[in-house]
Amino acid sequence: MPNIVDVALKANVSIATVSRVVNQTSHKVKSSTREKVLQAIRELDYRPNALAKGLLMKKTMTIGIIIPDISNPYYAEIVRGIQDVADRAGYAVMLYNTDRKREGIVRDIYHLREKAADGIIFSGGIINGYETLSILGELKDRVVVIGRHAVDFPAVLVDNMGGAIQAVQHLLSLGHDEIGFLGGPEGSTTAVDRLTGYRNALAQNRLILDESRVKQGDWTPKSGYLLGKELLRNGRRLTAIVCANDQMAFGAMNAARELGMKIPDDLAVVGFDNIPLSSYFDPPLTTVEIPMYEAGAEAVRMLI
Amino acid sequence: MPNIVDVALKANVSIATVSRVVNQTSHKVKSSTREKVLQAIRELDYRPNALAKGLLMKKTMTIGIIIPDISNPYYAEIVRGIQDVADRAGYAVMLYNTDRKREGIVRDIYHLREKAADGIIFSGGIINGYETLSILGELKDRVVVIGRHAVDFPAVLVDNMGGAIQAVQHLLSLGHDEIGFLGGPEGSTTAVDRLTGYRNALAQNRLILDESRVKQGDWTPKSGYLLGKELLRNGRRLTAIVCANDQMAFGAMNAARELGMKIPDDLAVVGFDNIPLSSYFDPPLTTVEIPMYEAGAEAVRMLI
DNA sequence: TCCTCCATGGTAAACGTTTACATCATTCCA
DNA sequence: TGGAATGATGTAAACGTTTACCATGGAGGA
Repeated sequence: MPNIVDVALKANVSIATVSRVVNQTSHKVKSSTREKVLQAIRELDYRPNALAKGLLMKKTMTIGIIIPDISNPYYAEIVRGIQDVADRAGYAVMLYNTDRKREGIVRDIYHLREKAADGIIFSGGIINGYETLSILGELKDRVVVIGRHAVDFPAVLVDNMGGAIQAVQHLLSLGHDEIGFLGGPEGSTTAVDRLTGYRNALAQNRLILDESRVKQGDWTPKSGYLLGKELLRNGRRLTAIVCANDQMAFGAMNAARELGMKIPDDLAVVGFDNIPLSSYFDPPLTTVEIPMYEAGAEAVRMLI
Repeated sequence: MPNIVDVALKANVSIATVSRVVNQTSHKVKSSTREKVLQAIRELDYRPNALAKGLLMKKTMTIGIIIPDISNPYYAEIVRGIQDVADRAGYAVMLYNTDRKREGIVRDIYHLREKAADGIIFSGGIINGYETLSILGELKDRVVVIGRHAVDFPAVLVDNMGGAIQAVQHLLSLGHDEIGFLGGPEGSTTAVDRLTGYRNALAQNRLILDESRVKQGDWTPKSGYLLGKELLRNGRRLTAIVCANDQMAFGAMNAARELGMKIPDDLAVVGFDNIPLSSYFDPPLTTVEIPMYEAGAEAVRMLI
């Protein structure tokens, strides 16, 4: 791999001059020598080493993304949004999956610090732990979180509560008044906010909240299926379920079908997130759209 | 951010000694001084700078992934497989989306070279262009491709042809003999292989191949929907369709429903890839499983 | 009492950049 | 014609590591 010295030798100039033409600094370079240098660069197919540059400039043009799981379409969408904006701004992106494990999160943050990432975008999982906080605190103004977290980093917020209220209102307007809720795991602020929205919507409409109609899943279709069965089986005549994400909604729909219910005639299901394939289900899933792509994009803009 | 000099000062040793305890080299360090150093490291929360290390050692513990689109579940699955193995081996992962554009691919490869990535995993899109090849050629033994490409890099292959044959055989065994094919875009070797499998299976069973039953989509559900309509509308009485990926299968299923056909009674649909949600469709999509997670994992193993 | 050898730890070069400062030639004006 | 100002280029330090090589001091043998 040729380096700046090779170019300088070939063009008969100093490395400073090479650097100047590569970076088009304000410093003047005579156009004839500029040509010599460019020619040498072309012949050698020279590219500046980003490590050396990053070391010196303390800027690596790299941002890290820490998410629970890229194979979850919800996060894939966020990542795509991040990438598109980052790419256009010349930033590279390092990806980390945590599976929501704290050790993993801490390890990834350290890793990113070693690699001198210019910024970190964090979404999903919980970052309240003391250790996590103290590390992240040190990187204060280089971190953006997506979603509400119990810490005061710059954040891109999404209206989870409003979305849930909207979902319930929609069902009420269709005449449903026996509405169950299939929520997300404990500790997730997203789950909390969506549940709160559900509760508030019921309260606003002076409906009693029956706790046996609320179940706590873990975002997976499987949990949607299992808890869907529980909800539908235990004597209650639910006519509708709000699910805290689309995947659980798909599971719940399967459960309903297995119990012989027709959708949407016997049971209405509303999901959350509008992940890419949801409109291709039969019937198309009614879902609260959360603009994750945009959230990712916005997070990068905040960082830069 | 503390550096090795800060640690050395605090522990009253030289930077060489600090380096030695950090890296546990064969060089002996008295255990009392080792303790002093470790103490200093703890107090300062020191982490070695990976840029400096990478620059010197010519090894960055980083691999790059170049794929068309992370929000496509097929690639998300690959990436997850890559990450899990890479993580365990201490490698970080840089992600690039190309949207199958050649300029993008070239740019990304250069980017990765500048950043001194130790390896590149490439999947999807076309890398036959002269420019692409010459760049990649230089990185020869640091590249692994997933899927068949018209170049001789180390590759992780998947049996696309066999899968398609299997799909057709399955339909034949159910009594279908009017089977359409909804393929992928030109230039994709994956698409070519799957189509070849379809053709071969028909030939093996002495069935004539009617070219009007073969359409070329672009992997998206939307193309599946549009071409599905074409296939089903033009007078032919197809009883089954093999789709070259699951997303197009979902589109085709929607098209069939819109035309009043029941699935699977009036039309059988077989997909390809078994992406995560396919089993939650109604009815569950019959699909050829392609182990993308494993392919990603294997690619990393080959690289290391 | 030396000399040798080993255990331990330090010195400095190298990795590939950017840029402040120095150098040198040329031009321009008094 | 001399000096300053300007334009073009070069020199060297710095970024934070690893490691080959050297220095030191004490133990042990002759």
